Amino acid sequence: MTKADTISKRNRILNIAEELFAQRGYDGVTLRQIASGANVDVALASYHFGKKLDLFNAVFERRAELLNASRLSALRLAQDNANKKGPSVEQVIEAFLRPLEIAQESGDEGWKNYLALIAYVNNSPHWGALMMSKIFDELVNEFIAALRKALPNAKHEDIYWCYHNLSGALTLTLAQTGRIDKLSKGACRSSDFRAAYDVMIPFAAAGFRKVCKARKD
Amino acid sequence: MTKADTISKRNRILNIAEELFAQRGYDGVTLRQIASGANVDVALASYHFGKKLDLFNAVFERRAELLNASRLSALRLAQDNANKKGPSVEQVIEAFLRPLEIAQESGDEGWKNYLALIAYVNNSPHWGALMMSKIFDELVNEFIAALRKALPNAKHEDIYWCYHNLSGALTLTLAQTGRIDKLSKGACRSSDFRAAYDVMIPFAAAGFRKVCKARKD
DNA sequence: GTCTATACCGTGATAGAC
DNA sequence: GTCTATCACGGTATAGAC
Repeated sequence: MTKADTISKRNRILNIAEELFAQRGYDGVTLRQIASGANVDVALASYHFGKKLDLFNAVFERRAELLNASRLSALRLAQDNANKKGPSVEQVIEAFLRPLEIAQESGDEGWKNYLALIAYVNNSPHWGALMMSKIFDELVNEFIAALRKALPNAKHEDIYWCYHNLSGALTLTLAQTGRIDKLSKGACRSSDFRAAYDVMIPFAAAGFRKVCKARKD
Repeated sequence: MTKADTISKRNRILNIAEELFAQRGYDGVTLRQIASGANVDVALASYHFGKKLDLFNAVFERRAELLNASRLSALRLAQDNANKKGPSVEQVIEAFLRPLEIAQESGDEGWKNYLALIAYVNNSPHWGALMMSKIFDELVNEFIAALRKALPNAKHEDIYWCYHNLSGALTLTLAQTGRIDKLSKGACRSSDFRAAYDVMIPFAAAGFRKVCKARKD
């Protein structure tokens, strides 16, 4: 057994766990399904990761740093290119969303599964608040600050509610449920993140502007 | 055992199942938890509803008709009060969202749980497309048609993508994850549907207008 | 250190006795 | 309508192979 094989088994577990958890949620997946999907023994997941919940967390955290770094650098780039008033709402939202196209462009299915997993967690009353905050709050607060700067007249809570709307639209996109495909009879495809963001950016930007313009109390 | 007791046990099962499924998802709940929560024997759920999946469907369908009727009548009212150009985007979205405040105003926790269950289903790659379409497509198509009428220059797909954004924002709201509470340090509350819609309606309306104005190909 | 085989024991859904 | 029994499947610990 070479080192390469070892890494590959560990990663195969993470990959298949990512896919299955994204599809069926934490409770909908068994360690045996994961093991069989990765072509390894049932006990190997426990050996590498400990309890089922630890594996779930490992999957959730694996790509988090990379994703956060990618979004943050997009934001920094927009800030560097802006004048001292800072980037526009559109530019901030663009920096928030476009890095997620990595899933589509890299052709790496793993990223798509990971993003669907985020959607599962973010929309879950059970996991949502805690897991999301732990991993994403620092980054999200950066974006909130940038949005506040772009909308200086915004009422304090309105920024959060608007962000919530954006986050919801994004979450449903990442979940890739196929619903829009059915509803639109094929005119739109769940898998087409780029098309989704092409609409979501002007949609959300207009929403932010409308709600946050001159409503300060 | 009187008839009233029977009805009440059946309903207790539905109520607790609704709450637990909404919280933890289909696989995160056992029939034993449901039975113990309803203070009935383990087998009673099977007696009344058949398999676990049948119970899940029964819960999902129980309030659907009432909800659909309530939203449709809100739409019809807006249409009756409008001139022949039909209701505005805001009015259509208002009719889509406001009936959901029933959960808050009636004080009926059951409705809140039911709406959270819809959020779970709508965001799930596994259940999403099929279950949602079966129950809600007819109604949603009415709203899509009204939106298209209010935005006559809209590109065909854009209406669907904009609706998708609205649906996502709504879904995250219904899920009531508590995330916005944490993020805003208490300034916004997940449980406050009215506040959510007060922002969501102008937010989404502005988004629709921006994206769907003069973009027809 | 990496991995497999296996066994444990609790819990699951559900059928059938009452 | 209710209670019990069944039996497959769940997570996980352990022993030892490589």
